[in-house]
Parts: sequence; C-alpha cells; structure tokens
Amino acid sequence: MPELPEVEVVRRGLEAHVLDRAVAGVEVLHPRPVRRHLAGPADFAARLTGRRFTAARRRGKYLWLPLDTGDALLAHLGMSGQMLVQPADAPDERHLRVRVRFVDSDAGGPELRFVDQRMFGGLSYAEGGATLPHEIAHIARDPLDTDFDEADVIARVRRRTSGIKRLLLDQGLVSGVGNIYADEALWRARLHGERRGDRLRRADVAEVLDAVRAVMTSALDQGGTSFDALYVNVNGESGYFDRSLHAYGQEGEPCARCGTPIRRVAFMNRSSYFCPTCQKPPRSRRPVSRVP
DNA sequence: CAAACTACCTGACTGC
DNA sequence: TGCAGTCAGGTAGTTT
Repeated sequence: MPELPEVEVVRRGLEAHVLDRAVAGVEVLHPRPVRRHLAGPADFAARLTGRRFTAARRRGKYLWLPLDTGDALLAHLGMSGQMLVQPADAPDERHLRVRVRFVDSDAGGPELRFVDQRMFGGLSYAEGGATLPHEIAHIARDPLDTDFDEADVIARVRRRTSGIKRLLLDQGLVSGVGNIYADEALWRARLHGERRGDRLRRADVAEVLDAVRAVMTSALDQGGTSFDALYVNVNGESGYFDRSLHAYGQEGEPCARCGTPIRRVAFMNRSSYFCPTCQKPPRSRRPVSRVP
C-alpha cells in the first residue's frame, strides 16, 4: 500500500537507474494499467519508443518521468503497483503488466517493469507534462515539499466540517497521506480522526501535520513500509517500517503510551485504528440517523 | 464548492 | 474440496 515514503523511494530508484537511456520498445501485457491512454496500448508504446527519460519527479503519490520531448510518462502505483528495475533476463513477475526495454537492455542494461496485482494503479502518457502533468494539477503539495504552505493548509482545514482523518486523506488538501500514515499521525498527535476540521485549534492542526512529517520521515529513513510483500521498492527490496507502527493494524495491542488496547472501527469502507484513551472522540458526535 | 458514496480489481483468508 | 463471502484501499466519477 504505497504512500508517500514508498513512492519517494521508488522515485529515487528510477532517478538512479533509468534516466538518459533510449527506450527500445514497450510491451503492454495487460490493457488495464494503460486504460487512461484513450488511443490504446499500441499508441502508448509507440509514443515512448525512441524517447529518453530525463528526470524522475513526484507529487503526492504520483510519479512521472519527463521525456526529452517535454511530455512525460505518468504513473500511479495504486494499491499494489511496483516499478521494478530488472535485468532483461530476469523471469517475468506473475503480475507483470508493462515492460519498457532500453537500447542497452540486451547488453547488461536494465529494463523497467510495471507490476501490479490489483491494477488500481496505472501508467499514462502525459502530453506536455514534463513540469507537471495537467492530469494531476489538482493534487496538493505534500507536507515534506519545500513549497508546502503550512499556514494555508491549516486555514483550509479549519474551514472544513469533515473529520480530520478524512481531511488528511483528501489529496487536494494535503497529498501523500494514506490510511496507514493517517492513523499513525493521529495517534502521535493524540487526535481522534472524527474531530471536525472547523473545531480544531491551529495548534492541533499544526501538531498533526508535524506528526505526518515525522511518520513519513521515519518511514523514508527505513526505505518504506511493507505489510504483505505487495510493495517492493524499485530494486525489489521490501521495506520494514511496519515494525514501528503504533496504531495501524494494532487492534487489541496495548497503546505504547498508556497501555489501553488499540481499537479498530469501520471507516469509509476500510478501518481506522486508534487509542480510545489518548485519542478522545469529539464530544458532540455527528448526527446519526436513527430509526423512529 | 463541499460532502458522501460507489466502482474499480485480485488474492488471501474464513466459515460452512 | 469447493464455494460464497469478507477484507485490503486510492482515486475518479457521480450524486446530493
């Protein structure tokens, strides 16, 4: 389940291994991951062939590789996507979806592989997207971005009525945060995810943003998170940040601060984990529909 | 514009 | 052994 730290690890790997090599050919083994390229897989492959990647950039959980044409290859890993840099003679992965060969791939050079079991992720060709693909212009900057506008984000959070967890997951407000790091950051900040944005103090929002940065930095230092081996970094090595999770996936385990068992509740068709003692729910709960 | 909900997808796992 | 059901969850799109 790649979130910002995992995607950043992948970006660094791509930056180190696939720049400035001419693409010799692209093989699309499953149409779904290139579904956003309306002209079809063959056109997708043709447009990349002969081009070179000049950089590896990221915004939130999106990655893109600018091309020497000013266009870009845009990627999102979704739930289970991987970008693997492999020797051309390495056996195909079970869920290999797209292969990008370079002119030196048969001479010991690498090949780039997009592997994705669940196919929530995908690749697309971003016309004119070298600087920032227009497809992702709505994605906000992440809290580690040097241009992240903290005061603006705090102000926007405090104008919203949704719970703070929902807001942390809103990629148009703050990017890069997924379910795992949202729960971890809220635990660190001792905030319950149902607390409404417009009822938080500036200091509360600042604290949870600090916590987001802390959790992400920690994960980045360890090379990303891995829970089920679906996420593997660009060279195929799993991260292991899951050893230091305090809330996510810890149902029934004692809170590291107070010992109260961590609780799990349903949230947006997924789960939220929190400490019921450290993270007090809001006093006034949202109106709940009740049967008369 | 904001909020809330759904579809999309596969595989591991559980219960009968 | 099989099969239906549940869960994992980021994003785009739709509806309210």
